[in-house]
Amino acid sequence: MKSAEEDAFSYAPNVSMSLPFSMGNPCLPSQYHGLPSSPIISVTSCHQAAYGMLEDTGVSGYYLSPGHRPNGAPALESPRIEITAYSQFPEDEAEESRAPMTKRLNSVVTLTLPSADGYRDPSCLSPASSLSSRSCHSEASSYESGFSYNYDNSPQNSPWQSPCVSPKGSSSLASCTLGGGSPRHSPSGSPRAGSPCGGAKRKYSFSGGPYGQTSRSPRRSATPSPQGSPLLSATDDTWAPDTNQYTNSAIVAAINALSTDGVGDLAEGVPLKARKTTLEPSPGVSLKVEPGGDDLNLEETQDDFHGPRGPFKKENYGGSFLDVPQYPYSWPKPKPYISPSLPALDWQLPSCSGPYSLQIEVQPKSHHRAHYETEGSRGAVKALSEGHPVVQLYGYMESEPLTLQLFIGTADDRLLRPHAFYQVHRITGKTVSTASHEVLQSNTKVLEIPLLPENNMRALIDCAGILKLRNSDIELRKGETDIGRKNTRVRMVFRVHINQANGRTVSLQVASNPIECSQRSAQELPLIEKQSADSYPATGGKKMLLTGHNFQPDSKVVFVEKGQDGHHLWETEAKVDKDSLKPTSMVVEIPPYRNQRISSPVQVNFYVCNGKRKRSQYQRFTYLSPNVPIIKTEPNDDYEPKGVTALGVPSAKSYYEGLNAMVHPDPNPCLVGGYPPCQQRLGGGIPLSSSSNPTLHDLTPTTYPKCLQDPPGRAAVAQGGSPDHSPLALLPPQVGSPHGYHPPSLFPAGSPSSSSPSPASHPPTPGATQDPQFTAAYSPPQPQPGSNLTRKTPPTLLSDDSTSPTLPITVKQEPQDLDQMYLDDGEPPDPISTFTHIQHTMIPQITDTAGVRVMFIARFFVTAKSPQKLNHNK
DNA sequence: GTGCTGGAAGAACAA
DNA sequence: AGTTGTTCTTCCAGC
Repeated sequence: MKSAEEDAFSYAPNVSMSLPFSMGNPCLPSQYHGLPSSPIISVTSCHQAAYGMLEDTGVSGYYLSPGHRPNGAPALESPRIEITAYSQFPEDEAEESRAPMTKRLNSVVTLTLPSADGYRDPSCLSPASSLSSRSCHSEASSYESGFSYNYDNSPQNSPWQSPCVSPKGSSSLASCTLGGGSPRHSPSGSPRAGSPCGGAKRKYSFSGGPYGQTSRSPRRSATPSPQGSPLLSATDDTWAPDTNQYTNSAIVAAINALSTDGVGDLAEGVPLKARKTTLEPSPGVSLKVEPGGDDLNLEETQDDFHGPRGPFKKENYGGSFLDVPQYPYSWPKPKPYISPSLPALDWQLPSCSGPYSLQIEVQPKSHHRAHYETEGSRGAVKALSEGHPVVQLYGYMESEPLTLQLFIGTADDRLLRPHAFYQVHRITGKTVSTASHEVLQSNTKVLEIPLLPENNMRALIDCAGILKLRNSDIELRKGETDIGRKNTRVRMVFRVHINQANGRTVSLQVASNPIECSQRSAQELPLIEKQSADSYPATGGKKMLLTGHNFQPDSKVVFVEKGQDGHHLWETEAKVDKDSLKPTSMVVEIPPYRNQRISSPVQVNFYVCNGKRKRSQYQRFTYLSPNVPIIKTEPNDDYEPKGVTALGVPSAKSYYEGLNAMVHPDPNPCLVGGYPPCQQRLGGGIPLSSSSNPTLHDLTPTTYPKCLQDPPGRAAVAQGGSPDHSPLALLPPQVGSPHGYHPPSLFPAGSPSSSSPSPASHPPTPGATQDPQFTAAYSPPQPQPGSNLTRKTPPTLLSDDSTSPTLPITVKQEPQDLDQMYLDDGEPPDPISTFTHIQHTMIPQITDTAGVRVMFIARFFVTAKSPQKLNHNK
């Protein structure tokens, strides 16, 4: 077997792959959403043109618009790897979507099925809400601002949501309600109580779906379905609006939900029992229908409430900076608006654009024990030191309040996307000063928090907890490719959508540092929060300070270099200064690199190990060539917001961050457009780029706004970009993805760790997406049509040290991806067997130990995804 | 009584 | 197939 370490690395390769679009230019057009443009068109064009291939690659999910999801599943879901390509034409099904809500619902219900999707979202939502959530429901209903509703469509309100939500919601509902075996059925689902499902040892009772929960867990029983219903209702509501106005996106979504989730599909992917459940009279349905508070909310939402994005009533907020909005915070009604398609939650968005920059001023703690539906809330996520995370939007000078969205995203090496096993959980109470409310977007619970000018567009996130959904529930969902076991890291993802005068909407996103949500991990696994150095000459010898948690006297620091094929190229233990070792800090001596003659930066990883299965996540480290100027060798600078650092946020880039960086290497995409880098403009307060995923999605197909050349002028920002900046242009489409699919891998392929984002690679790449060189380097070997899967590494990449800064075509291997999830343990899941999808393997053809060159061949496998999840279905 | 926590038992998995 | 160590979920208890 592989050693734990090996396993851990194994996924590295995946990383690259997973990141379809490398780019990440923050300034990419995609952030701009032309409201006017028809969503459908935009979306379609975007996806097809730019992202069409993604599906094939399995990555597709990430970029697919909800409507395009192959599965019909909400875009969110798909982020994972899905091989199936669906040729759906929204238009075709548009009519269906138009069907009256009721009808749709019915349909959905009828379809029942088992949409895999259903499992996730619905369950998530409902469950979450249901339980802990009471929060969701109760809150929603109880708290003015708290109720969950779907946005109508005012752009500001969260137009996109409706589309996404509705569809999903519907589907989800269906699934949930129907039976889906929604995760939430927790009660039933719980192994103990449930009946066996799908051969899994655990029993999953789908009956009742989420709602069924009511009965199951004692605790829950206490707080029965009603809560669950809310969510559903919310969903319904969502639909309602759509019904009236079918936005393109909504339609698409609906279509997806209906068509995709259609019985046929579902049936296949879902365990019989699950299906059966669906069929059973679902409480869920009733719930939906229930007029309960939820419904009311829904109605209100539609009729009375305005999306959060709508102008807030300042009066309500008195606040001073960070002051908590006055309680009852009223959410303005949404303006009637046809939602343009806003970016799906799995879309990668920049953290800054033009004058705007969304930053996490105070990062959340690295550990937060999530609560199950069967448990009570475990409180809001706290900050590293004290208090809670703080998010601020810079560059926004308008007087109109905005809405900050928060959802729980993944923290693996792949593109940021909603986490299938975790949902944000709204926290209310005396200790919560920030108003918030929940909405469902594509089956993902999204917390909306007001961003008020009075508070300098700064928000204290003390209202967000994290709900854990049962792995079995989620994994049973059709289309779900991720496994929950050991997939316990998440990131808080914040988004803000800024309407421009020209009708476009600028969407920004920033993700927090990874948060370990399991009980055990938080207690035992070592965690590196900061490292005093990100790079150093190959000679090593320098002392590096590591700060974090759970460092023990016997802790070891291991540096590892892995090839793209996952093999260990080099591994060595660094010397730890035992005398200075503390639970939260330690000093290690950077070991000399195996090859002192490297000509280009070499990306490696290191981790702290407290024993078998107790390893920290990988941290990136770059060995520099003595001959190479240390320019930009340090990735951190590139993607780590100075501001953050200043704030006390750990400067060390975590492995994840690195990943992000990879995705979004260029912090200053704007430069291309003549815009000063956001950082510069901001004065270094830029959020971790890592968080922000670079991949931008331009909803407006034809126009690609780019970074405005104008200085921070907002107007400029709003303006469309030059064609040149079209996403394609900006992104290295070719890189690996023939079809417009942009692999995230901007990193040096060579680096063993290429799989993991390598700082080294980043440094050079920053901003680079647009960088001609970059582009050139990546210009892909032309993809062969049809062979999406086959990506070839650009020649350039091939040459030079594996670590060559330029390139990496990283292909992700599924298994490896999984590994990422397990960074802590270092034990990779069993990938292959378990997962399916497309495997992309980079195989080093030629390796010059001298560190010179490594040729890689990309090998792609498409494995049929087995409907069964390894873990549970076994 | 409601939340929020920490801890831990026992089932489910994995090696 | 049995054993052992992990991880996941659910429960409990205390504040």
